[in-house]
Amino acid sequence: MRLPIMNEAITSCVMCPVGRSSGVGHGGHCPFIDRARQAGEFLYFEGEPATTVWFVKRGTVLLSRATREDGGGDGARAVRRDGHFLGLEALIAPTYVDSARAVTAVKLCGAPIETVDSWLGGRDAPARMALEQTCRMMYTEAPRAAGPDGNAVRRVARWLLTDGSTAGDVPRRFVANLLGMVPETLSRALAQLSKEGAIVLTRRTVRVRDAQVLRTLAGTPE
Amino acid sequence: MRLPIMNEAITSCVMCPVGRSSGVGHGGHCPFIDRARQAGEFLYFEGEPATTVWFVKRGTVLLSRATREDGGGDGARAVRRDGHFLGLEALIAPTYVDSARAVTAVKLCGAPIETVDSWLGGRDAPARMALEQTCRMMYTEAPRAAGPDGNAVRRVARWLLTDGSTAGDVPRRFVANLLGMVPETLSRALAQLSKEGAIVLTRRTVRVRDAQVLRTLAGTPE
DNA sequence: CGGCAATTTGAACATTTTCAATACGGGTGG
DNA sequence: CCACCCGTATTGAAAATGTTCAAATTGCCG
Repeated sequence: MRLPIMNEAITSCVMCPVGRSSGVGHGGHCPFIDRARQAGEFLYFEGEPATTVWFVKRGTVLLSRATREDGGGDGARAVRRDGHFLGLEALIAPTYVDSARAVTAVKLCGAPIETVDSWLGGRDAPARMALEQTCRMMYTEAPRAAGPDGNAVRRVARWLLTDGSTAGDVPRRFVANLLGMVPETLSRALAQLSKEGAIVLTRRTVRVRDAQVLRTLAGTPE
Repeated sequence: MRLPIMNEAITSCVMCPVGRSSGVGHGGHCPFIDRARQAGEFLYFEGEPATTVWFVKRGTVLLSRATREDGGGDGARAVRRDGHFLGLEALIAPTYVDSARAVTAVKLCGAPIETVDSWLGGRDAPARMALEQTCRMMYTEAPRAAGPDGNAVRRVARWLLTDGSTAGDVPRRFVANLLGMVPETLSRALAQLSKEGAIVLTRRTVRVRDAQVLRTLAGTPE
């Protein structure tokens, strides 16, 4: 069952969800400003102050996150297309979480976070709260298996660093699945991490002993 | 940089985002009803009519999606914890997209979709619209590499089925990354799919020729 | 004190990655 | 308009890594 992203192409603000919810066509004014980007251009970079929120009207944008300290890794993370928002992390974080690059010519509209903030209405409104919680969830989520993320040991180390607190709750076999490996492989990876002194292991618990070692093995910044 | 999910444990409705945005403590009433689940219990199943939206106050819930037709594959997809919403797809789809199972004892609160609908306020309000677009995005997204999703050919076939329209836009090397493989492997997988007659391949485009063959190779329902 | 289910371990087997070399396709400059 | 260049995609063969399958271990629960 494939959910339609958008019923039809967005050609005018009256057809655009953003425009419509701003009341365009009924005397309202949409605070988002049309922009265009060529294929290859960046909209924003990971780590940069999150100043503007974007809405994609037409085109394809690629989100990526540096996977290595040197910025070498080009971890593509997701594709955003017609009808998607970009940079919503501006609502809940000071900086962009990933870099956004147009991979086709793109038509979008954008607005400064302050504008978006008031456009969205009171912080306490249920819809606003749900939106923020959802963003928080999306951007907090352990970076998925993006790219051949190195070997199993590295993936497990990375996961323990970001999502370690659930390590005790979630049965091994599910954790393995989340990490894209079979339970046997997870088991061996944990054994390895234990041997290196990064964690303390019992059959049903994992405790981080030395986060620094873990970070080294994960090969990530932070 | 790790974003905090929640500042403190949720012990009363006054401290709960859902409660606060319902005006609890200021004369308001929260429509969400407290529930508890034991470890192992399911909250809902994939494919079932999406009737209620949940909010996790305390505990860990695992989202999974059947990966094979026979429901055999137990593809864990994500972990939801304190402060997360569950079943938000009810806003935009008739059925749940994945199954939710408590992996610890869980405290949550839930409300029927009709209630949530009016609680969230007008469908045309910006925040509501943004929330829905975001949900749409999340649930439309190509099912990430969850579990050892079979071999490269299967992963690529599956991706072409769900996200195929971007196949032409996004440079191969990024697609490879999104699928958790190196470009060389993607190249070989595409060559294979082409040999099987499922797709037509040029150096920079991919066109689906026979979706049925593709589905067979992907080994999924739909 | 058994019995069960999940996890761990071992060894053979598949698949993917790596590394290096080659083929394309598009853009550039003549 | 055509030849040349450059970066991306493809192909091949060896090496590394993960999976599979079977067996042993462990901890929990009755």
